[in-house]
Amino acid sequence: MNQRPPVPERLLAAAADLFARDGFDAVSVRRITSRAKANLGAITYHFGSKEALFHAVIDRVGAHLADRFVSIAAEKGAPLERIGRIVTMVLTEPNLPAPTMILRELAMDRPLPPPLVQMMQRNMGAMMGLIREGQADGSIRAGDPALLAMSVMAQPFLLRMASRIPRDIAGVDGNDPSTQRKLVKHVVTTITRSLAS
Amino acid sequence: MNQRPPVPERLLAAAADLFARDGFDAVSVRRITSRAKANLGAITYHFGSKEALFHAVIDRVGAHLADRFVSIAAEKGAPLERIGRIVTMVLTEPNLPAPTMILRELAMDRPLPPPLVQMMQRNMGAMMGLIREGQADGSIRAGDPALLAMSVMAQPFLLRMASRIPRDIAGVDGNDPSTQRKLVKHVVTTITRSLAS
DNA sequence: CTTTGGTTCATACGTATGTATGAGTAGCTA
DNA sequence: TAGCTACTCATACATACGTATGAACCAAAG
Repeated sequence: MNQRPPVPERLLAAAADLFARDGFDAVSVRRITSRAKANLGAITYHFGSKEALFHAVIDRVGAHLADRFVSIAAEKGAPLERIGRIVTMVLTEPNLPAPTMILRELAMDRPLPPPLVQMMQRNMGAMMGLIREGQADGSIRAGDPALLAMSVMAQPFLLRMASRIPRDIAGVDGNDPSTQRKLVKHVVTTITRSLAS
Repeated sequence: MNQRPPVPERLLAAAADLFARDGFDAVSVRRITSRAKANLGAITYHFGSKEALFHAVIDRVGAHLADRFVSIAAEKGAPLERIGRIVTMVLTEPNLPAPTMILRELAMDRPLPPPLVQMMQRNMGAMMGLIREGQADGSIRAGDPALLAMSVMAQPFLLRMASRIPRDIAGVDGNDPSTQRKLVKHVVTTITRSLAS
């Protein structure tokens, strides 16, 4: 019959969901093990500590996001077009906790988890590569690729949380599909204009 | 002689500093009262609860940021120029915890504190007003002012935390004054290009 | 069948948490 | 001077926390 996933896998899934939503400090070990239907000691046994589990979660979701960045960057198309596809992916892909977790960790006054730094390195590497390629072919303006890359990512990372902003402030209902398309179009247009030569 | 500030004021200052750095969940009542040199019961007595103190802090820092937005928006100058000044202010003003606190609360899956919503309303109102003014005089391109305003604020809000990103990833040392000028110039240029008609 | 190693379990521990509370203090007013 | 109010204090409370630990279980190997 169908076996349920092993305990470490269930812990990772439960922790990913809870850490993504509420952050490291607000999520307890008991809450994770309860969600995973595992024993209280399972986290310490399999991962060593709550913090180690947190790092394993970031490694998992971070690798997923970085893989998406790198894979879209490797597709065919003009650099600006591929940048648009990455931005669209960040804005529209469901179950993508990494952007929110990055922002939250950046907003905390504590060392960045190493797996998060690794993810950022890959993301920035992919984005900077596209920017350099566009600068080489003349489609993207001159400028520091790292700064341009950070500017590019700022908007989708933050506007991905647009649904959190009351609609009378945001001007859009972030949960409505047609306004999500409008948001995507807006962000892609804005980024393209700021990069174009 | 010089009197020290009253207890509620000391609690607000201590809480503002600690909540700004570490967020609501990671800061304890005992840590705040210790920093404020006040009694453990002082928070409950003066504010009602830890959460009420948190809201008071957001109200305080949020009003400050909104006041800065509104006051720069009311200065003389072209709309794009004043937008540049607001962006520069966000990136360079020391002791400005509101942007980080906004991002952190947006990244949490819980209701936004009411004072934070009020602050965002004022900030967006000021920014959208400038954008509409620019659209009216032809200097800013057509587009939904709310979306344009959110795109404008995404970059400085996020890149204000550039010093948190390891310099081999960010390409700049966010703590170095000359690279801060470079960062400001980059962000203002990027935003201006994405808005210009 | 026995042994072994990995895993799960229930419980315990020391510490930490936010809030509550009665006592004491200080300043003000009639 | 007495009464009152606002404030501060020290302590208590119930609950929660992350981690540790020995016992029990299970599957595989010899």
